[in-house]
Amino acid sequence: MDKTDLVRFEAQAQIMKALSHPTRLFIVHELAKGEKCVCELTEMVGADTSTISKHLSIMKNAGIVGHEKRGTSIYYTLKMKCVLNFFVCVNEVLKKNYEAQRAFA
Amino acid sequence: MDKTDLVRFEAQAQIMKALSHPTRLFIVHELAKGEKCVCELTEMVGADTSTISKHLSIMKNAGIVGHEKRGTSIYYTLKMKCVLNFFVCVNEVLKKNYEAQRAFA
DNA sequence: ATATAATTTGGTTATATTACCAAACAGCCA
DNA sequence: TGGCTGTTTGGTAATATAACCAAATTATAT
Repeated sequence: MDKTDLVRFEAQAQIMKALSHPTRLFIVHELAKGEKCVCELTEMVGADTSTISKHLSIMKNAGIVGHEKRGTSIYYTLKMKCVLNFFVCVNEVLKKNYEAQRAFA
Repeated sequence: MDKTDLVRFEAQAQIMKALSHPTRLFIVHELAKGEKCVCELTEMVGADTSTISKHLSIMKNAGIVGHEKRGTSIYYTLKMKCVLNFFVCVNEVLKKNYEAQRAFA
């Protein structure tokens, strides 16, 4: 594996990693419906505000979400819309895995 | 976030996580070109055989790759073809991130 | 200017991931 | 059978993630 490829794969992995947590996936799904502030997401998830803030920070750094300040709150939006197509792909795999497991039960 | 959703997001996250490592992304890219045995991938990556074997095991359990024994080797293949479309999506984000960063330099 | 609400940052602890080495295992073939 | 090749498993140490609490920061609005 050459150096250039490694750098690219590391960059890709960082984005994938930013999408590899249940809470972050939930947030992505919610933002797909429309913008939300940290306080709304905190309420929905039921975790500490700082925890949610850190999750958002990870996704912001990865370029997955964007944020805009309005009034006293910061509203987050989904920038990486194409990720939604991928969930279809992931769900297909989950379905196949389920069926494969079922065949042995 | 309700219980059912949590279970689904956890399952999705596990698949994403299986795709969140540079070496595993490299392997996926190689398998996209055609099947490869563990020994070939080990050679290409330049890591310990056991390391590669574990990476493959993670992706096999996630349903991303499949394997077939032939002769003395085990050949791995890419089952989750739709992941390739997602790489296009990820690369778009990387490009945007790069441009955004460049605008400040 | 200050009080207030919203968000981020720092600290700590628990858990997960990853790499390598060494050893076990499997199965093909002389 | 017995040796070889290829692969997986177990152990260990280093690093990375993630959760919560507490404290700092920001800026809105009185």
